[in-house]
Amino acid sequence: MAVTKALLFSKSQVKAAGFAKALAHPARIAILEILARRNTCICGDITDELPLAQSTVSQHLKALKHAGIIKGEIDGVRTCYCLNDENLGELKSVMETLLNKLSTTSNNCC
Amino acid sequence: MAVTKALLFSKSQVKAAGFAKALAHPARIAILEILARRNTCICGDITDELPLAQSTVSQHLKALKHAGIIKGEIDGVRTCYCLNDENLGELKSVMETLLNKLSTTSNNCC
DNA sequence: ACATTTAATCGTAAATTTACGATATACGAT
DNA sequence: ATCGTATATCGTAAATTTACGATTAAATGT
Repeated sequence: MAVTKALLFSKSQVKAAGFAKALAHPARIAILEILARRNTCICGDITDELPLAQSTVSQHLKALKHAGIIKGEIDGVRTCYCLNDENLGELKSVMETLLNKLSTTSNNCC
Repeated sequence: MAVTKALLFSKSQVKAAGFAKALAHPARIAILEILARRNTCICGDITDELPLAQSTVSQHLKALKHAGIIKGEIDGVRTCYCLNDENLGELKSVMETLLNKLSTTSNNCC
């Protein structure tokens, strides 16, 4: 049913999965890399660099914004997007916590 | 169309997105945490710990296996699952590379 | 041989994701 | 006031994901 029984998992599990979901598309990875590379960050420029329609890019931007990884600010006709440094720290720590949890144990049962 | 134009993105972008996708569900995060916590790792035990049907857990296990994050080995009637240490290193480095890329720049344009 | 157990797969349904074009909105320029 | 530009949203279609029960397959136990 594509229904995620979110209530049945821990907050940290839902949070980690949510962040991962935001990163789970090459276009969104590409967008984040573009934003990291640039000082000026305007949506139009992002669309120009991607092989996707403007409306599709807008959708991906919305997803990243919803996850808190980027922020967008209306600047006249344009919308200025950039990485959300505050939440980026959380993203990093959530992922690092998870990955460390996974690699501290030695798996020799298989 | 839910069609990812994978060819239009770089290998590293597709790889990072693929790993992220594997982590993009609380149940799969939970499974990884269970495997990390345990020495004995049997699918039945995993199903017992999750609020999901056996067939659904099996599906999630398949997704994690396909991404290379875990491996499963048939052991009599059971299947023994555990973390795939080799690929876990790659997962970690791919994610760290991405996250470092994102946090090295200072974003003061918004 | 037959029953039991474990886990994968099948069939199915509903929700979500991805993508696009078309449209709407909002601002700036003329 | 109108035009042009930039971006969000709408409508839509197809693919994918998530979930479950039922079935299958394979190994063990009796």
